[in-house]
Amino acid sequence: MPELPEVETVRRSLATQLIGLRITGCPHLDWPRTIAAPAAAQFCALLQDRPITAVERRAKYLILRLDQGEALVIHLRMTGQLTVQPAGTLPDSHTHVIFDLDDGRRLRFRDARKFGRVWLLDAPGLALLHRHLGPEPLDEALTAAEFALLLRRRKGALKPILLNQQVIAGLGNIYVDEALWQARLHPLRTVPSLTDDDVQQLFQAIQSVLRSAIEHRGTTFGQYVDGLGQAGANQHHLNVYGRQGEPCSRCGTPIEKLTVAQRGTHVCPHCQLRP
DNA sequence: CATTACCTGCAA
DNA sequence: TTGCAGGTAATG
Repeated sequence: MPELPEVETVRRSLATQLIGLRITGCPHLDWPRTIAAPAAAQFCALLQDRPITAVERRAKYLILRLDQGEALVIHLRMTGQLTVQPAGTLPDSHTHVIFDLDDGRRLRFRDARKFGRVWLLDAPGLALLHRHLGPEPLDEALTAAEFALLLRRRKGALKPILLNQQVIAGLGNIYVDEALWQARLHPLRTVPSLTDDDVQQLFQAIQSVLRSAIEHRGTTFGQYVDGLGQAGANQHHLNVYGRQGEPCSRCGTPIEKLTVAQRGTHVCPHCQLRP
């Protein structure tokens, strides 16, 4: 489901298509709840003839920069798809929003489970969004020492902490499991039980797992596609997620599935010792 | 920290 | 037919 690598892949594929175009309207909007702000009627009026000046990502949010400091912000949540479509594309089964573009094509938001959200934010709204999120794990400015400091402020189990977007932004269920396997840490290990080396290994694992997933253009395990409708390939490079019963690629022990933080959680019981 | 609500498709 | 999939906000 869309986590940082998937959203980054969508960002890259959309940036080449959208920058320099204008939004000329939104001819289709069912399920008004999809529009988180402002009210749906106002939302469409405000988007008339607005230029797309940049396509950015913050955590799992896509940010289409417009003019006047404003931006169209999209969160795909579980099953959202944001794709560029040829001229004349009609709404299909799960299309909730369509934006007309001034070259005749359309930007389409589909979302089977309707968890996804779209905002039109002004500069203060964008600032608020950034303030509610922890640092970007692949930001060059984030050092291992800073990661250690922010992690050490927490006392609980690793998995819920790493899923908390206010601690570090962009990880979801798949990449937390993958990073913990790579660092040989059990998801129930608590922060105070970690050595400095454990924390260092975890930081490196998070970065390498995310970088590798971006190189493979994201994990398609159901709905996820990039901005051109293409599936990713990272599902062929996972070590634990969805591999319960299969042998650990490091030691051959069957991968186990358990529940941690109300989420399906995948571990190698040999490499990741339960605390 | 944990739990529940939000939703639908699909596997068991 | 039930329950699971999981990102996030709201609630305990």
